[in-house]
Amino acid sequence: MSFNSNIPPSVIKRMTKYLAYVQGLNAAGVEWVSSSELADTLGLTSSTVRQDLSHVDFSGTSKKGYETQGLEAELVRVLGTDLTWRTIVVGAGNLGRALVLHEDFAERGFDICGIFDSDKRKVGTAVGHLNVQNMDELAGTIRSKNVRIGVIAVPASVAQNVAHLLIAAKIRGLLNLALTHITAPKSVAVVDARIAASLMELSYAIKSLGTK
Amino acid sequence: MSFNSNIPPSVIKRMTKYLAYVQGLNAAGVEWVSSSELADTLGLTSSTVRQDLSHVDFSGTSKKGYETQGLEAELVRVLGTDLTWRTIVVGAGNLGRALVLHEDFAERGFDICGIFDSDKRKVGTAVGHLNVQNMDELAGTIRSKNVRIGVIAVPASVAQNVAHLLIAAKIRGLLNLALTHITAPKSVAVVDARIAASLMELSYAIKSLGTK
DNA sequence: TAGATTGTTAATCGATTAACAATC
DNA sequence: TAGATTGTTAATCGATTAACAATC
Repeated sequence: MSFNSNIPPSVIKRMTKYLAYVQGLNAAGVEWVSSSELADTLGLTSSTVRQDLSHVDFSGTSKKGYETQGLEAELVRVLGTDLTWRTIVVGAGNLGRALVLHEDFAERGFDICGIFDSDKRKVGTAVGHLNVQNMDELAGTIRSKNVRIGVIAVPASVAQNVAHLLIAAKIRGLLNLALTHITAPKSVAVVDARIAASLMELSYAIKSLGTK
Repeated sequence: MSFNSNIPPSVIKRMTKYLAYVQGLNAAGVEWVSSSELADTLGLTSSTVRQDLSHVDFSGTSKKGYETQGLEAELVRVLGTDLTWRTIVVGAGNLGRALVLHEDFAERGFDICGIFDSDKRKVGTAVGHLNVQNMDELAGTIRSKNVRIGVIAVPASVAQNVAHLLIAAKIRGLLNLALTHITAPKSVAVVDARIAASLMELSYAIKSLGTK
């Protein structure tokens, strides 16, 4: 079997959860984890867990389950967080600045090395160890620093325009935080993390729970 | 047919996109939109769009498509953003403070009326029009202000504990921003918006695009 | 050994797409 | 009228679950 080529997005989403949980076990010194323990903690079936982990080049052991250190290392490798991903944030509003200041990302290989805004009053102001840069410098920075990920943290009305600029500058992937759909060629990966949309999913879910 | 009872999550996610796009059309004065226009802009098939919209109590018109004002109103109603959802944020770190300061949410009916932190040095400091409150006041505030949504913006290590507190105080739904899985009883809705997990999905997607 | 757990195949379930009659 | 578009049924596709032989 050829491993981890084209794992479905649904499986990749769950792998981020397996990884988070296994990292916790490892930190606590736990050496083994079974598919049923993973399933119970994450609200899945053990079948799904074993099916998912079959995409990965790491085998469990009969009677014991999966060795946590090895599994963590393999999940990290598959997801690519063993690499350094140069990342820039476009939009120095509250959300954009918060991402730059958040430590979680750097710890996982996402090196935020630039923040940009079109507002002249924001350009030059400090955000952590960075200074807000002018949009003119976007393309040059992407090239010179070999930036592969762009985070779109601008209002919905300008999100697609920002995406065009990033794509023209040969970005490889976009994280879209704006409450709008972003179109990109197949060669550029797009992942949505639209918080306002998540809140709407939540309001629907609460309403339908009440109906039952 | 009984409308909008138990619409699948995949459909609800797309509805947030239909809504965002239709709001844009309305703001621009466009009166009609077809399933194929929606499909093309959002990267779907027109079949999916029509199938999705059949869950909603609003009909299109032959030859013309869907009337944008009526569709917007119905999507807003189904998703529940015509209601006011009292919301609190737990965690006054960069991300938590950014959410309080973000205007998008209030515009969509999510009224953030409290922010909490266990760090005594943060308690009392101002975040926009709010002051950071002590965790002691969490349950009381949820009850007195009829808060239904809790946003978890704390480190992964304490996220589940915070969830327990919110659930004990009879919260109805949780938006989880922490990079860990959160367990809740079936009566409490949970939606994940784990940004670090989204970045990992992106790094995997970029890697597999490169492989092709 | 007996029993627990994996890895994998086959069955089920649900979501997406295709097709087309009905409609304006 | 002719043509475009919906709404819905049926077909396809993919993801989840069940089952169980293989393993330690």
